Amino acid sequence: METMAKRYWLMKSEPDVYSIDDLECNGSTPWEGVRNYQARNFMRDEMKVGDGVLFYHSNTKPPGVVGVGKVSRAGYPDGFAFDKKSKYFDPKSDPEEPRWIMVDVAYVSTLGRCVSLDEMKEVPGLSEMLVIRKGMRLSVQPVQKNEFQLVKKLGNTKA
DNA sequence: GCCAACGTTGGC
DNA sequence: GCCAACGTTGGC
Repeated sequence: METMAKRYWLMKSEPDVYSIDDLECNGSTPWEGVRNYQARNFMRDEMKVGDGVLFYHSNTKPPGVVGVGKVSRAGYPDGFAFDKKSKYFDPKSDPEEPRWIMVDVAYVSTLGRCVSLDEMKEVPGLSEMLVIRKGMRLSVQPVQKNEFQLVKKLGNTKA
């Protein structure tokens, strides 16, 4: 059986809601609450166990990549969509045919420093990254292997 | 806290 | 199937 090449992703989280420190503390977490179809499709169809994840803090100063994770469980139904008490409850998601999907993400490392959005915009090797595009608000997005490695390297090198 | 850029919803 | 209204995201 042919093994699928490892892929790389960037996943956004508001640190007030769930930070890289929370992930370190928990070891891994279900990535619940994604309610965007494009992001859902990535989690459902393309993310595999072992894929690399850039953990991005949004809605903070400065926004940027702060750590590394990996996919520890491939797509499965987001049960929070069925929980009336959850903020992620979606009455339109039928348990027989779940509308929303999540993956589990495990902690790998915290970068020595935040690689900010501003910095990513300036580094030539990262000019194709989706996250730096104006108006891009997808919370789960693919990144290239070289981008993943470069961000990681920058985050562990002095500014 | 503002608001531009998006995505979704629902009336028609 | 159009599109106005509405809700959300997320940088600033």
